[in-house]
Amino acid sequence: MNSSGNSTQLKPTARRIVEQAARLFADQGYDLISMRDIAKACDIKAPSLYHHFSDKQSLYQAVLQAVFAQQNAEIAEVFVTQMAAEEKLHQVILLSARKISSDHVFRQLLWRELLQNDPERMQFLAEEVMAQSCLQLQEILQQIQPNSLQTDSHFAITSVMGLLLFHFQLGAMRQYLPGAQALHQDVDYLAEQIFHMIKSGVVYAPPQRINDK
Amino acid sequence: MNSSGNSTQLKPTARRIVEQAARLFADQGYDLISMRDIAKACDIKAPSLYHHFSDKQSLYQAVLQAVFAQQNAEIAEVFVTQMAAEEKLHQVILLSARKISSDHVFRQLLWRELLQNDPERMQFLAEEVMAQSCLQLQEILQQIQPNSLQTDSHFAITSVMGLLLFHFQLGAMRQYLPGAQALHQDVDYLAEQIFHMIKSGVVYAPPQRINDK
DNA sequence: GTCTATATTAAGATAGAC
DNA sequence: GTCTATCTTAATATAGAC
Repeated sequence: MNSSGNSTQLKPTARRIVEQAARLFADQGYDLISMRDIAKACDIKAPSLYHHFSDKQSLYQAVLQAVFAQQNAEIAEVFVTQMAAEEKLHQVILLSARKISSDHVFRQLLWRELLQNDPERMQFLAEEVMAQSCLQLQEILQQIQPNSLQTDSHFAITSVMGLLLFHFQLGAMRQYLPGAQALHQDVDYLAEQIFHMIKSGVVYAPPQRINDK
Repeated sequence: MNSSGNSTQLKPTARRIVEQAARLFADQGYDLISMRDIAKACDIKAPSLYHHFSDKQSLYQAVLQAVFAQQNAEIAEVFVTQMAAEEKLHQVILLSARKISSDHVFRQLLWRELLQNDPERMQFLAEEVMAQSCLQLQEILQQIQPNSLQTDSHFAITSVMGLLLFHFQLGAMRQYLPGAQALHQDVDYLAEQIFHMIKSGVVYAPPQRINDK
């Protein structure tokens, strides 16, 4: 449930520092959080942090590593089962929705990274964090769609990411948008809706028609 | 094309300050931009800013007002035409895609606001910025879908927002994700794909089935 | 309206004792 | 490994001259 999971190969104190820092950075951002804030959350003084991390940037890097590492593990289980492809897609979206809606730290830090759009970190996120799930998702999608249609699987995959991330980042804005109801607070309902949209988008995709402005 | 449009009822100097501040805040964020940075961009000294705005927060508020005010105007034109509903949806998504992909300032500030998730500002964004387009979009969607199916229009609207925003915020990450091709850099192609996904999601939506975990 | 000079605060980081 | 004390820098903001 919590993202700052097994920060393996980190000493216990460093691990605690990273956990606290992750929470604070996710909530308020890199710039608003001072080394003193992090130290206070760990019940130590600021200079002690520098025994474990050379500077604030290094600590932030360690946070990203810890939070984003092995995100694939939980969801990967779905792929090895013997469900039909469509049901696999259903389960992957449901599990991802629960994960991303409950893991505030993961979601905020990802959103922040997309804001920064730093090329190196984007590459890290894409290849180390997302790639595995994406490739397996791609396989499922290609099983679902009839060969004749050949939809754009890159677009489908990124749309899954976008819908999952956006719907659970919408937060307080949702209630003020037209048609909002109580059921839109329900994670499983939103997952269901996302599943249907992706599925129909993949299954009923018309032949490509790029030039029809 | 640029977001910091008619900051009407602002004196010329204040208007220039807001424009420069908008660009800087969008790029680097509130905390990383100092009053000195803004002043330098305006070719004045920092204390002069305080003649126009009482403090940094007030200036930021003015920026949000200026950037987010009257976003609806451009897109609203589509709604009054005599196209078929489906073609209206197509055009709205295409124009919105072009707008949101080209207006870096608008997109970054919106992304930043969703990160902060401040209730008051979320209400402002939803009701003053988004509501008009959303209501008209809702009308189009209800014309498209067969009455018998009755899909969730709130979900459909927020999905349009999410897909538009996410696909153009993905930036440098996209190229590192599976299946990326050159055509995924093309705004009109992405708009086309988004249109198909929303349309099929609305048209082919199955009867609601909320309890089928 | 804009400037120079400055007050105030708080940040990142280091030195060196324990 | 953690601490106290401190250095250095840079931020917001104000006072008051022009």
